[in-house]
Amino acid sequence: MDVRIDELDRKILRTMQRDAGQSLDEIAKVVGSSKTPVWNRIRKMRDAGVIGQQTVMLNAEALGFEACFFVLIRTSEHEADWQAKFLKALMDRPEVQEAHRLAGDIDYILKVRVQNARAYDVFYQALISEVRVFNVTALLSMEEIKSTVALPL
Amino acid sequence: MDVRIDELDRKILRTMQRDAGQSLDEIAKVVGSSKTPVWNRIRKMRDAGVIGQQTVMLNAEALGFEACFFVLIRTSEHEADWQAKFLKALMDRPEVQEAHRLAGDIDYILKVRVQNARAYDVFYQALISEVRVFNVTALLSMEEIKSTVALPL
DNA sequence: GTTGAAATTCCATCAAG
DNA sequence: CTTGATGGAATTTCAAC
Repeated sequence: MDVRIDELDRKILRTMQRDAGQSLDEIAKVVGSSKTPVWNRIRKMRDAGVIGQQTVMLNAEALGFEACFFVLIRTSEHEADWQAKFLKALMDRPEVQEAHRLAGDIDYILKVRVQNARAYDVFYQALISEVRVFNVTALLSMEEIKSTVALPL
Repeated sequence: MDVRIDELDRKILRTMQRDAGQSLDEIAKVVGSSKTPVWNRIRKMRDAGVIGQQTVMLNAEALGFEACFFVLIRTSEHEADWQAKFLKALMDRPEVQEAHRLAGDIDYILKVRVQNARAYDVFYQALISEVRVFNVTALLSMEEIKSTVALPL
């Protein structure tokens, strides 16, 4: 899983991040190389797990997901089985797009994407009925200013 | 930009979210239809902006991006030109992967992906020297529990 | 909506310089 | 590394049902 990534690799990744639908020929042209080495590098990085899933960015609002919450969670319980249960609850819920364990006094942050505020409440009630949490603060997004998965390579 | 999305469209989107690299034939088989109608629907949704950019998920840690911060920002300035300047600063910085304007006492939340804590500090110093902000809290991610762009269709 | 066929392009590989 | 060639797929379009 440990690979050397050189400047050409980085160029390839940058290009693929921008548009993964391009043909090999196009990618090769953009990065200033040719098909064969580019293809070999892509395969190597795929095998090494550097390049993962290929996906499409969907327009959340056009599809009826008009509400996005960032949820700050404090808990007093830090035992292993509580954590396992909590993690499972997060993994099982598709409306949780991101979940991070934090350093500091806030223990977790979630990004939750739902149709509306009501749907968030349903999610919230279900979550706190499943696992004990000490304190929950929900931040409601009014406007998505920027959203990208691209790394600043 | 306003399109009717039926159950078949949703199935197509779900399939493409999971793996955008599949062939049309495969997608058609998975959703229980055939090539032509699936292709027509994909094109329609692309034109309507429902389907956006096609991209790849990269392994951030393997590429040296080991630090991820959620940044909570309070500001006292709400004039139009301050906001324009602030937005531009966010758009111009590739380490800002997400930026949302919030309801409530916290005005903005950012997700910032950088190589390490030092790189975050460079970002932070640059940002506050460009625009005035009243209060900034940085939450450091210790562990990315979940990360997906898939909508729960 | 479906199936099937067409031209074109692309993928993935391999040989050769 | 490069170019060039290849067989097999996939894309995109179209006609016909």
